[in-house]
Amino acid sequence: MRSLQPVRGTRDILPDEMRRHRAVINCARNLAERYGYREMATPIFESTEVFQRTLGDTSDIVTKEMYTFPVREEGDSVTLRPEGTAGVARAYISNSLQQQVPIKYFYSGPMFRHERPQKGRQRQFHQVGVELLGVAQPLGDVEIIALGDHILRALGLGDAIKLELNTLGDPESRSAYRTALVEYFSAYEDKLSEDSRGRLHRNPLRILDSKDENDRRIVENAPAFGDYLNDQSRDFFAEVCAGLDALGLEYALNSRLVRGLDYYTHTCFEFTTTRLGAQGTVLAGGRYDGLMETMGGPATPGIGWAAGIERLSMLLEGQAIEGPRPIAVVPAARAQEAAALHLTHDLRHKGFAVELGYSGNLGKRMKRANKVNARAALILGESELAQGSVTLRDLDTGEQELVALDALGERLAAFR
RNA sequence: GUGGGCGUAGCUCAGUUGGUUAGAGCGCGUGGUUGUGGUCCACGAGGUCGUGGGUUCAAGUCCCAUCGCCCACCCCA
Repeated sequence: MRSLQPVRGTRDILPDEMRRHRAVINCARNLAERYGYREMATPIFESTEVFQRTLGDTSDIVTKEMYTFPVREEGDSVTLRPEGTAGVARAYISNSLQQQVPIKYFYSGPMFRHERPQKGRQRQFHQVGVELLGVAQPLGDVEIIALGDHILRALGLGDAIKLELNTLGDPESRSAYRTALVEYFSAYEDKLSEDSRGRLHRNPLRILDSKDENDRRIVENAPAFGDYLNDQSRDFFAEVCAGLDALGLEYALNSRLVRGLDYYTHTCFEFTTTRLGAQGTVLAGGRYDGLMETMGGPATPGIGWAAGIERLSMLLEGQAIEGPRPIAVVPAARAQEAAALHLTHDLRHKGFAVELGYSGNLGKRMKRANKVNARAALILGESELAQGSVTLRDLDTGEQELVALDALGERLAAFR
């Protein structure tokens, strides 16, 4: 029986949910395209090194969350992608795309992380994402963030979400700050929570965001990132902020906003909501100027974000997303079934969504028409067909009329 | 990986201090209507009470184990 359950952390997406899912994807794809981001796709699994090298050996994803499998060729190992950027970066290098910079890509698809499932978190989940490669200017950051904001607003989530912004500086600033943090926190090592003691050498920036009450007291007097940013990093961030201001995009600076993946530099941001419990991040990303070199490719700046389709889809619950309303073709009796089949086929080829029941008398078929939310029913009876006509019934108003078959396409235009 | 909560019909749930054939609403099916849906009425199908063991004359109810789901931590979309 256990095998008849989906594997833990995975689930089926049935049509009602799939409709919301698709609304999210379509909205993101259409707007991304408007901003010049072209859709592409990478494989859902890659050589394990692709993720190991890019995400950082200490990141949670690499140390405990990857679905990794050995493959036949000795020593080879592949991993189901836990996120999208590494694959895009690999594709950039594999295809020698440095010639075509700046590159603007949109993608969507499943991602896999072996985590304990909870609200808004599955082991297979889906993301839409964009990447902008080869643009070192803050204008790129501004555009990327503006696109994310545009999509969330277009989905009707404008007042459900807020934007948080931070800078991680360039590698020089970041490592100077990191050193200062380690030095500061080391003095309190035995007072820190167990979690934070672990973070001290793995990712000290994380301690800043600890939820432990005692940690927070220690954090209060910790060195501030602002004091360790070099001029270049400070100027860069100021320009990003100025760009967002110019567009009227509201944001909250959050110096504790840290990314888990090693490849981020400079700008990082999250759009969050309070409506999803503990998993409030709905769209997040940042700049990753060092990533390409880390992977052994040509130095190329990059910035991008990814959004969780399930999380966005959950926020859309309650918003009715209507599917197309079909026209139901209803033969009155067996004798009219052949004519009904023929008419159905003809109307489908003319571009109408048409439902033809597979069995049942007229009453059954009308019930069925109602159930599939049909806009209208075309009733084919002996008397109608004798006149080369059908009965057209408007299922919202209940009004019906006789329509000649050769005028049907035109008459039906209103019901499309 | 750690902590907590919950498993009764397709769904949401009720089920008294353990006590006869385990219930409701919604949904589904059939009929009322052999050429007319939605509303209404009647009838009906559907449950190894998550699973296994134990206590007891008797277990949906108590005990143990196990599996699953949910929520939170960690971390993230």
